[in-house]
Amino acid sequence: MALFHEHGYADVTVAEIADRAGLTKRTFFNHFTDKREVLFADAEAFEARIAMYLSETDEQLEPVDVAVTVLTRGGLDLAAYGEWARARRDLIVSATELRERNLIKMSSLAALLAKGLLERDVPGRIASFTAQAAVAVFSAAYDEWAEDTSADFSTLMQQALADLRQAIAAG
Amino acid sequence: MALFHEHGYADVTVAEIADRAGLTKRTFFNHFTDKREVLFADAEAFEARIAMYLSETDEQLEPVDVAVTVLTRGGLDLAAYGEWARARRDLIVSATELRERNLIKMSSLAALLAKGLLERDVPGRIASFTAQAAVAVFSAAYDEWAEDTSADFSTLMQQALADLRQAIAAG
DNA sequence: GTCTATAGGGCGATAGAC
DNA sequence: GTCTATCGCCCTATAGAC
Repeated sequence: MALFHEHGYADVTVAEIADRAGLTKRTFFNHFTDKREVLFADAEAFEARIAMYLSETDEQLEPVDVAVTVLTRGGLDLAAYGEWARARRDLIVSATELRERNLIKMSSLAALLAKGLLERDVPGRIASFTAQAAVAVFSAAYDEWAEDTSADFSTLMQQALADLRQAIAAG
Repeated sequence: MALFHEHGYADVTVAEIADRAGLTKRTFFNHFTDKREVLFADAEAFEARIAMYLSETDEQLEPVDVAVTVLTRGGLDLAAYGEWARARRDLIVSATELRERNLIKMSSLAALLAKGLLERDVPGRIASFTAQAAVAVFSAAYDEWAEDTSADFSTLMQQALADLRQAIAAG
């Protein structure tokens, strides 16, 4: 993060990152498939927590509410990292390669949620749309939180969901 | 497309593509910033057409209907390429790098739609959600069309929109 | 068109942990 | 003795500078 902040993502080589960590380039690629992946190292742990929240969430809830509740809890976890999470986000926005990688991580997150909803007998098509909508709400809320890290993430999620509903309400 | 189909995306080098086209590697990179971009060469023209449809669409329509109408027209254009469009889609799904690139193109498409809605005085947040929702509907419809290229794209769009609405309807 | 840097990976050697 | 992490060396392909 220090290197990227100082020189910009593109102008830092993998060799430099490895050096700073007291390791070699070869070892870097043992841990990360990609240069980009170093910024998404904890994505796996995040998804694991989401899967856990998914299994813990009330059986009776509507599909959207399940997805939104789960992502709200996940977002609160991230928000706990405070300034670090914010800095990481700014970095991702600054480089197209990283925004691209972030999008596929969000898509994988949506797939995970959709799978969870499927297991609750939500029809496939609905499960997929519900998950995607919840992830869009999550991203919007997270962006807002990044602008003002003192905001309550839970509130941002509910407002974003209300806005999404308004956006696609039938005329 | 022939090369990719035969050996798979990863096992075709830029030099081979250039060779097949009777050009050099250097020339390839004059036309495409990236190896992936060769499969999205017409994305710019597609966005230009979308922008045109956007300006042609009825002023009175609800924001969602504007976005969906515009993407329906765009989808019909793509569907006209028939088997080629289908083959391209299968290829994109087969390689993570390409799915990633496709996601950022969809995100750019959503940004374009959101901008068009903004100009119609739709509030920013709503414009963004509307655009993202319409693009999600488009992607779902396009996936379905790829499964059965004889289906009517317009109908698929309307069904997908109905499903999305059902997915996030308030309990 | 040429020349060069960097990403990324294959393979095998080595060193420490249990 | 096995398991795991690091490393060294070498190579190819992408991408960009001049």
